[in-house]
Amino acid sequence: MIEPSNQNFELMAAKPRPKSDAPDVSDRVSRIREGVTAAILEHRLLPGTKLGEDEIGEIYGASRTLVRTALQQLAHEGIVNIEKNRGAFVARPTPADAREVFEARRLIEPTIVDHACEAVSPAWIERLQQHLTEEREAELRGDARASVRLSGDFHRLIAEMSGHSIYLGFLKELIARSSLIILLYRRHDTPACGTDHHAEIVTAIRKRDKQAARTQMLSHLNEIEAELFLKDPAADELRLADVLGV
Amino acid sequence: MIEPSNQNFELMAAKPRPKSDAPDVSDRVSRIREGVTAAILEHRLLPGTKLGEDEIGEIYGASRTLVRTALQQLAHEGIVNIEKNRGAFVARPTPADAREVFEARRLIEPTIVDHACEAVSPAWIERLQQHLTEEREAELRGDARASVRLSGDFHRLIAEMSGHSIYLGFLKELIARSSLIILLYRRHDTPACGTDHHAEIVTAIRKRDKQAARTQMLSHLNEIEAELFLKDPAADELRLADVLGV
DNA sequence: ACAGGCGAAACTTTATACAATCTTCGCCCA
DNA sequence: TGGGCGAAGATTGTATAAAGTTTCGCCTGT
Repeated sequence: MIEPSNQNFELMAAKPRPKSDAPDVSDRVSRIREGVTAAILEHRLLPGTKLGEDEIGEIYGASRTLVRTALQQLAHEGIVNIEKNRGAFVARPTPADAREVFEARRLIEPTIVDHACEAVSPAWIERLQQHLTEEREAELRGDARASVRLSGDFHRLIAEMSGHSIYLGFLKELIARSSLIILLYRRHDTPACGTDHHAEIVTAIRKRDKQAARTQMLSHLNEIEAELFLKDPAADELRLADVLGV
Repeated sequence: MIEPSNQNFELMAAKPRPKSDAPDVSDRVSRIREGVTAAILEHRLLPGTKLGEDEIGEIYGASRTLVRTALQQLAHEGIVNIEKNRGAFVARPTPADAREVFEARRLIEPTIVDHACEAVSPAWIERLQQHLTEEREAELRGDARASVRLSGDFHRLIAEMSGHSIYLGFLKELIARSSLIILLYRRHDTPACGTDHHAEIVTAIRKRDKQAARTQMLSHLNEIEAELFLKDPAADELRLADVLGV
């Protein structure tokens, strides 16, 4: 069983040194990556925004070498597009991309929450409850940015709980893209993720009720996607709208 | 419907320039990455092998900047580990990693082949048949390296056929890791992927028989994993065996 | 007035130089 | 003889400079 506090995935001490995939928080590249990621996920950086290397480097007091490394990682995660000889831009997912992302989430997340039911422990429950509280607080004080970030963090937390590092990696990518998609295509100003659903999922996990957990997760994802307006673009018509929208 | 020959994912011409994720074959970084990837997937580079930056750079006639970029991409794909201040090494997946990889494949690939059944077209069928022929030829002439690569390519081909770019990206990663896992943990010298299974899967796809395709794919994956010897390591005991085995 | 082309500026890409860190090997001492 | 300390060598991490590409403004010619 994996506890929430300590670094996971050290189970078999096979590596004498910390695994490269682990978040080296003190790493300067990671600081840049996480800073930019947060800005994108909290919708402070809008899709299409150019991310100049000099600009970012100056902000973080780093050379372009490090900025470039961070941007390449973000490109691999799918939330930044790097166009040759033109630079990096915040990604602008198409409706087709959006449907793919949510299809993948509907496939993976029920399985993840299934694993989470098996990994449940008092420490994890407390961690989840604490998270729900944070979400409610952000909602109450109308902090939209924090709300967006926290609703993504909820899903990531469950993936961490599952102890399945590959699913976790995949889901991180899907969540980041989802955040952009929601920003671009949501119909109303409804909160990105209803906290109520999250609470119900936690309840199911606590009961170790896999079936309920899967069902709740699935309907939660369906609801999020249902709030989107993913029109099939009449080719260049949408393109025009996009460009003008920026 | 997507045809095999042309570059996929250009469906909505949304981007004036080629998508960054597309394989820029002429790109020098990509050449390095694909060269190293091929060497790893064909088992010419063994797990644990150090990948010195100067060494690779000299081979490809490139500066360390480019080599470093390529290695970072490979690290993100999970087939290379980068240890701080020590360099890059061919990854050495643990049995736990192996189980995760195959679990993920069992989750994703049935869905992928499902999509493939919908995307089927004469051109794709021909492409698949041609691939099966290549696999048989490599098998006949005992070209183990080509066999390993081609059996991975088969699964990737189906993912491309599905037209689902996210699943394709995930699967690429899983296939690359699988190749390392098979190298490390297979019991006998059985071929990595029975061509017979592949042929059966193609047949199911051609008939657009989703149920059969899913079942065939699942049992195929199960069979591959069954040929592995994924013992839970008594911690350092396995580590020792590994080290001596190299 | 407008289309086309030339040219400078800004940026990305690549290469190289410098700094920091780790590894190795020899030496010294217990 | 075994272990620990330390300096030399090698390798990676970071910054900066050189090279190439794109973009945009301006100018000229029709």
